[in-house]
Amino acid sequence: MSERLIMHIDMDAFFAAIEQRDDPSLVGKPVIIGALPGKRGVVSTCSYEARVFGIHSAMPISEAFRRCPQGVYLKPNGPAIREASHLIVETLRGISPVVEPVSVDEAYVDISGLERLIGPPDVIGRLAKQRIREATRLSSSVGIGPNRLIAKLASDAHKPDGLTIIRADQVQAFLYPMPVENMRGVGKHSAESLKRRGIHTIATLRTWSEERLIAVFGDASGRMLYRQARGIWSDHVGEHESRKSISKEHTFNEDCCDPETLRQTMLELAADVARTARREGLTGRGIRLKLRLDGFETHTRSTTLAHPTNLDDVIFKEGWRLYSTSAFCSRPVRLIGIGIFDWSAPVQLDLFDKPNERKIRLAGAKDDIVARFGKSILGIKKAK
DNA sequence: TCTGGGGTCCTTAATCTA
DNA sequence: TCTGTAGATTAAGGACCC
Repeated sequence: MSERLIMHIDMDAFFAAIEQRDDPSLVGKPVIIGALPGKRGVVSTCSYEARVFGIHSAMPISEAFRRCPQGVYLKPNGPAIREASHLIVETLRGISPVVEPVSVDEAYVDISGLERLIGPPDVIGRLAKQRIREATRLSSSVGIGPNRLIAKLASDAHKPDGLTIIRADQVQAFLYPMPVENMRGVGKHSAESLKRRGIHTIATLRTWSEERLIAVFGDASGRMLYRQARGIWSDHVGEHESRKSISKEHTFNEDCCDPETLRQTMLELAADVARTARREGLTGRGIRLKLRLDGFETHTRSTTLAHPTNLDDVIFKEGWRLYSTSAFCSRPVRLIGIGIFDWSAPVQLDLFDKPNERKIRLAGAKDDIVARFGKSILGIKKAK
């Protein structure tokens, strides 16, 4: 079998680059996309001119403004972003039929076997970059490797406008000097935990056995670290998995103590969740409330309904019940959010009126069924 | 410095059930 | 019918990603 080749495309400073493209007066200026100064929020992305000031994504907007008051601060331009994103995916589909968008500005493409049709990986990579530039007037960074992990790290290696190709026999040399925080699933918390144990680079991580990593970091994380240190990762590119939840949340500009404002906000959020769910033809049994209080203290409360729903008032009522029966309902609220999840059908139950003789099978909550059939049944068992 | 919004996945503990 | 137990399910919290 021929070598697997996965290409990862990552757009350069995507939201900011769109603004600079559409308004030439912004070219060469620090452009910061995210919340507006004076409001609560963070930087979503920023132009390379803004990065000179030490600004980066996820930085509080107040801090960004302190560092660069002369910057141009804008909210993301949703329609322009979606349009460019669509063009990028269509362009990539013109190169390979196997394209997996992972976000608005990133995609994986399986280019295995295209070498005979198009040329070696560097020719394929340059072609992708060139066609994306022609379609969108935007620059991208491309990485090509034997699997998704290596392709993604390769696209990160030379930004902006980079093209990096890592062949299977170059993977070790590519990975070894990297800091542990470059790995998937290793954020601030895990990186600190690894460093406390003397693991700063992937080369050191590689010296740990799988058993030892599992013992320290748990089953899933331990296995993942072990595999990543060896450059082992999925090379499957396919359709994006269907979504598992729908949620909406709102952060108040000042912590909210007014129950009526909270109620009204939750009503609007619930309506928004319900609208999205109906549009996508989804109904959920799980309702989850999210609260963020003063001091950034975050709590969730969830419940399972007897029947799946996508109705505004059902979502709101359950959300409000979770809130008003929680221990937090008298505290100032920074953020409130509500969501639905669990698209599974109600549990199937068998009803018996004689021992071992099934009378009827139906779907629903056990309590509802007992209430409906009462004493006329002998027992209920979960359907096999 | 003071931290959005919309998601996914993992871990742990409590509870339910076969 | 009672009881102990293993496995499944539910709920909550947290890390992480884009």
